[in-house]
Amino acid sequence: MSFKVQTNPIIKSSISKQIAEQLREAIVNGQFKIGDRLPTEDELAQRYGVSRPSVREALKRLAAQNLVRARRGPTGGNFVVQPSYEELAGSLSGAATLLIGMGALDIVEIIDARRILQGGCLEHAVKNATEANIVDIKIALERQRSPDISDEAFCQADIAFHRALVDASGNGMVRFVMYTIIEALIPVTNMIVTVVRERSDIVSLHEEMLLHLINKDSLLLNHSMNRLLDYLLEKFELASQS
Amino acid sequence: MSFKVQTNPIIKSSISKQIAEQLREAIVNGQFKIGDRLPTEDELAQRYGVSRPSVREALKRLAAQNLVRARRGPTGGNFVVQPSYEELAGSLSGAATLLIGMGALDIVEIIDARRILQGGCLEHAVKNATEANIVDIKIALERQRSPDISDEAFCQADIAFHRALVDASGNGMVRFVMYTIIEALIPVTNMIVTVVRERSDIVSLHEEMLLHLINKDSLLLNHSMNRLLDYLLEKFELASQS
DNA sequence: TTATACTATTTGTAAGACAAATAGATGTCA
DNA sequence: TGACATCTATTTGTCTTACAAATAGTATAA
Repeated sequence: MSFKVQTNPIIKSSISKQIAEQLREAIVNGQFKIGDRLPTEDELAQRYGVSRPSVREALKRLAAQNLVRARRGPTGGNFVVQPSYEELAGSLSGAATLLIGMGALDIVEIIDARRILQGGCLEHAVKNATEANIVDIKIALERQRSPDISDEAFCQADIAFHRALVDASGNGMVRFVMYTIIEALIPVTNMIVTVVRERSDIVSLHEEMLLHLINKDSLLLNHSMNRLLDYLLEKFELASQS
Repeated sequence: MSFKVQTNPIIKSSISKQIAEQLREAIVNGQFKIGDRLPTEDELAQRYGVSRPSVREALKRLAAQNLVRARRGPTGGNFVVQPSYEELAGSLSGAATLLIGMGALDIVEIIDARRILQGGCLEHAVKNATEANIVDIKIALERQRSPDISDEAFCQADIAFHRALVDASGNGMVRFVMYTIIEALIPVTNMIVTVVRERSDIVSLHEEMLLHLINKDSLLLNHSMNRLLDYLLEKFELASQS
């Protein structure tokens, strides 16, 4: 049953989708570089022979992927933006939270994933950590230690700590991927901090980890991290029962 | 000049973005379940007190994230779709290729990332691989072995092989993350297959890996995988010089 | 010189109309 | 009666036109 040959496979795709695809290609191929301004919406509409709303729908698609950003005014327009690790990881974790919300993934699985994947990451962090990385980690830890910061600030510092730790691995793709997992675990930390109201255990484990990193002992570092994950898991299950 | 005391601080975000966010929330929170039909565009426009184009721009944003899909006709509408690992990983590897194209990431780094992260993954695959997983791997391998398939088909089978391998880990989040890396490496395999025109080395290494998986020897499995990555790296650098 | 107001440009939003697709109802013919 | 074609209603897709909002540059006035 292979009539699949189909001379024209898919022309059914909507105009806005096609235009979005073409613009995306143009951006990826370097026809438009980062920071460049795309032609005005009117001009694009004219060039592609479609209406402005269609162009706008296409641009919204790209905006949803953090590929372009619009500014109004005479010097305004739609600009190609540099997608940062943070934003991309953010959209990744958005997808992850979606999977969680739909029951395709659960928190326990994510904690487990971190356990599974962190080994090599921490090993490399021990090998490649620069002074700057260590400083970043210390700063985040210092902020977590100060007793008078808000819950939100504490959680932000927590994220910063873990990000700095994977930054130390020195590999951009590892950062990208681990950021995603870190993002996906934010709700857990939030819940623990606001519901269980316990900070000191987390901080002391973090201190331990920093120490092991400085001593370049990846085994103990990994072990401390696993204890942190054990702790998170335990408290999370406790908190989600109530 | 501040009569603009502004009771409501920041509404600067565009309407379509806000609506997209609200709809997304509603979907994630389960107000709309998978397969559900959203209200018609007219109805949404009315409900939010905005125009239909604005609603449409919002829907396009969600469509770009593979969250909704539209169908025309009496039974048509905008439907919530189940985002699959493949699609999500695909859109994210799109992001990764973007980072590559912009020089923020390079192929070598991605190969390295795979090396770094695979250890725990393969260990778990050895532990948790089911019969079904093994069968999937065998099927993909068999397709790669047949000498008369096209280059594209070979590459597809290659992807299937590696996906099946990480599927064996049994952890959804690990799958999700590793899919992204696998996707990001597709251009490498493509280049090697079409430019270097060499298949047998890849196939024999895959066979080796399958054997180690069946024997539950994660050390050798990891070793074979590393040799495959060495091979990819070598050939890739060769091919990209020319 | 400084500050104000104006103007031109570009995106943001709105409203209305028609085209296209499509499922279900209706009608026609054997 | 049953099968097939046609009509119709509904919903998204696209176009057109218009105006609102933001904003950089310019001109103007004190």
